[in-house]
Amino acid sequence: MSGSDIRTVNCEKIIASATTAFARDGFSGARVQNIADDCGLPKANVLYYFKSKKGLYEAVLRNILSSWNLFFEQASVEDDPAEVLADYIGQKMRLAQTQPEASRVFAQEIIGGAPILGDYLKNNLSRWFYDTVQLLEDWMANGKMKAVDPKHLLFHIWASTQHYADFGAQIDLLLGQPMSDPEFEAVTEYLIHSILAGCGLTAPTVTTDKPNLD
Amino acid sequence: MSGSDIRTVNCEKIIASATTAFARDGFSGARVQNIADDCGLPKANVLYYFKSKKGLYEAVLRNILSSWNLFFEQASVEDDPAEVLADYIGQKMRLAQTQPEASRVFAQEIIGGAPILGDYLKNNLSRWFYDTVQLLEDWMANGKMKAVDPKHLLFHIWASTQHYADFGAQIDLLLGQPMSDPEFEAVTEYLIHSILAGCGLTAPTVTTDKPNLD
DNA sequence: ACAGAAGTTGACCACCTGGTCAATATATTA
DNA sequence: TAATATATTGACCAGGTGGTCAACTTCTGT
Repeated sequence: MSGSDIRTVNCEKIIASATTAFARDGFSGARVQNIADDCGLPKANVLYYFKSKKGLYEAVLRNILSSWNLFFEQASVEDDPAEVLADYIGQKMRLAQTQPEASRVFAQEIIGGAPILGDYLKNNLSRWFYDTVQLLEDWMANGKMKAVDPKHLLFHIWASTQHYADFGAQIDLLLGQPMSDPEFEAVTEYLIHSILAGCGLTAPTVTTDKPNLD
Repeated sequence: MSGSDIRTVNCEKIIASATTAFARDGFSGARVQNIADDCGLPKANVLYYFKSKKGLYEAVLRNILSSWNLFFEQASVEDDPAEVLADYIGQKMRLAQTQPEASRVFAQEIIGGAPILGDYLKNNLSRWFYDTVQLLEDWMANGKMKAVDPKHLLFHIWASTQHYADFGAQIDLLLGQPMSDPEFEAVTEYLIHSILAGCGLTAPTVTTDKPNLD
């Protein structure tokens, strides 16, 4: 095993444990010792790879953002807004289901005023946001969808999908049990239908996750 | 000033400062000294009224819940679902606008797994939740609205309204400025139209906040 | 096999935090 | 006014936390 491999492996283990800890306990509540124990390393070893707790936290955030590819990117005015929006909602719901911890870390960072992600929001996300707003406005100008405020349409999508990650504890308690995969799919369908109806769009018929299986 | 008054006044000052602190820094991140400074009291005095930091935190949560009257309560099958739902969405949006800090404290508690509010969710909120679900199902059975999953309709409303409190930092950054009152009203109208459209309902015409002004 | 780089680890510490306490002051009641 | 309850406050402390360090081991390239 090469020296750079062992670094990679350890860093990944640490970041995984740290993500869980930060999601559950927040930045201040999380304990470096706890994270170290969770991946079977001495605390000093964790601090060896990440210079400080804050450094580890920033690494966790970077890791989260890199896994959240900004979809929607390749869409153009020619495309069908119903399909693109439905696809986007589906992808966000899948993220909420498969990476709820990442979403929770992100949520707490924003609730706390985005002290570290502020720059990212201003630079990267903002660009994507206004590109997408422009695309939506073009669609509306072309009569392809009802004219609503595109910015708040995006907020609407973010809110209603991320809720299933961030407020999972509340949802599980009220439903009496964790949501099953079929229930997740049903909710996704509901959100797609509902949000698209709000834009005067009809949801495209359901397509399987694996598109071309010949 | 009576002895019980001075207690009331001080407790209110402390809870106000504590709400701000917990919303911004979370439970672990908030500092008792900080809260004390913020309301011009010595730290020992804060701990005199609230036995511990956790006790203060619980008081803040109780205060928040008591200010969140559970609306929807008085509605019956006879009522118009469009009006009741529109009203509820409007009330939730007003809460997000006027008490964002309360919403943020609540959100962090849920994200952290609701270690303290778990009981409240199971008892009080759960009852309200299932009563409301029943009401929605009755409306659907009577053909007064489209049949969708009532539980997730409620989640949808909670998510899309609370988002404007919890993620205010992100929204302000992306919009370039804090949302104005008219913009808040416009968003409320959009959400009402969109969510109601998802239930096959038409949003009632806007009524002023002060209904009967003769 | 050797040298240097990279990784491992227990011991240690300075600092901060929640919480206590005793002394004192102020308000309330009889 | 006397007596009792309530409130104020500075000083203090025990415990926990992030972070350092030096000694040691393992890995890697030559």
